[in-house]
Amino acid sequence: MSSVRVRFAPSPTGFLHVGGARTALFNYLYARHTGGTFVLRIEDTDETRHVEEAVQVIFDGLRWLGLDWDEGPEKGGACGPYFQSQRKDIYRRHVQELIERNAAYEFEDKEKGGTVVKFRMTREPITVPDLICGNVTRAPNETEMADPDFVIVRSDGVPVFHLVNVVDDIEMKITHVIRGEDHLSNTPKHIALYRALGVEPPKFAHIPLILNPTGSKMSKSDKGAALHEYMNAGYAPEAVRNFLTLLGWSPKSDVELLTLEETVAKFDLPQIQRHNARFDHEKLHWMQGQYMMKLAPERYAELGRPFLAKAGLLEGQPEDYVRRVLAIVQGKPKLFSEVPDWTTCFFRDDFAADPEAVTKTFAGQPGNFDLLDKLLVAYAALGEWTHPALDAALREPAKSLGIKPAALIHPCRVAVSGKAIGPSLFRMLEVLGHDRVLARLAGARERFKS
RNA sequence: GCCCCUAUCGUCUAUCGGCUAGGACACCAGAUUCUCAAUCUGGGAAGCCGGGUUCGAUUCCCGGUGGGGGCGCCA
Repeated sequence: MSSVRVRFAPSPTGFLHVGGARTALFNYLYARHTGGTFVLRIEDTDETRHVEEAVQVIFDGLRWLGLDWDEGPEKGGACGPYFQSQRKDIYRRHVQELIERNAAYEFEDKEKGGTVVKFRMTREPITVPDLICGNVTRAPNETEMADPDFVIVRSDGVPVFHLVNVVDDIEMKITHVIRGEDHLSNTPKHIALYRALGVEPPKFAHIPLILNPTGSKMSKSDKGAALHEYMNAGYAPEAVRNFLTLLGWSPKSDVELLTLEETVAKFDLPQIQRHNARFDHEKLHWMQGQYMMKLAPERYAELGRPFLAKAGLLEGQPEDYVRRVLAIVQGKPKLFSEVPDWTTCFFRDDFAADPEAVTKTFAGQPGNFDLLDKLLVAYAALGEWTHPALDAALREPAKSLGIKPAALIHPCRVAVSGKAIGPSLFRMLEVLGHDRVLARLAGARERFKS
């Protein structure tokens, strides 16, 4: 294991932002690429902020994306605890140290009331040596110049973000701070804090922000800003991870689809873009489609099953049958949430039929029922219930009737599935099985007559 | 207002100063098919503007403009 230590330090807001998820991903990738350590720390500055459910949202999101942390909550480590709400003594100690060194002082705010602790901030420009942006020299701006010192402990005794962030990074021996560019302007404050505490600052890498399609910072209220939206909508975590990987980072080649392993091997900080990137839902959707087709069948079943269970389609269904059903529909649904719609006819005989498909196929065309009767005869006599046999057994009567196979295929599809669209008909018939198919063919006239 | 980052097709991006500017998504047109998809082929589509540096700038420098972010007893 190398000496690299990175961290993801989200605040439990009950919500994992895609931008945060990508920050976590980049940290994870850098840790894995360098053989370093990925630390998770929860920035719940005080107990009132610590909501168990909100913390769980973060864990679920990270795990869903496959970003397992090496140190942190539920994992432990030598630098714990990993909840800021449990590190008050550590902050108090460092604040005390700053006061003793005369780098900070108590201040009574007459206007707002109460006593705070303020940090003596330099008025000199500070240069941030950033691994992505280069050397960024920042002088205090107008507002800061008026009162360079900033609050590090609020009047209620709770230390603020700048302080706890720096203290924790020191205590947790973080070597590389990889975070959103929105923190770049505040970094000089952090560097000043490191200096005052007599610690060499870590390396900084500020990554570009994710913008919404309109071009401003993706905010909580934007559609698709929360990771759980993708989880609930039935995206494959692989697809979301792949998409996020390419938002602001490039493998410097033409490949679009990368496995996590390939990404880990190629990932490095210099290939990170310097400009912000818009979130392109269309491209994510395309990528999702790619994974929906290419996922290994076992993985596809693993991801699809929860959605079937939620739709109440799984009770009493043999494991093997479920797998066969999922295997033939793979590639049709674009989202796992759509899987129940595509598979209900395999699990229930009272599946809903698409009225449009029924009308188009049978309304005013009673001859199609007659064709199904012919097909029923052929299939009833079929010895081997496999898709090649089913295929051949359909083409035979079609030929003798002098019609195109399609003229039999379409009515048959609607009769057995209630839909005009679906996977290869013969594979469907094969999986549905002899009894079900014959029963549906026999019952078609009654069920679909106009 | 001040400070910081940034700038290639609509979007994500490639280009170690030599470009007929490449790829992907989306879009359009064909091909293919048992439906829907998928797939295949082809097409349109970009270097923000102005100065430098250079034999030569999309690439380097400066300025402007555009976009984003920051300046809390939020994180």
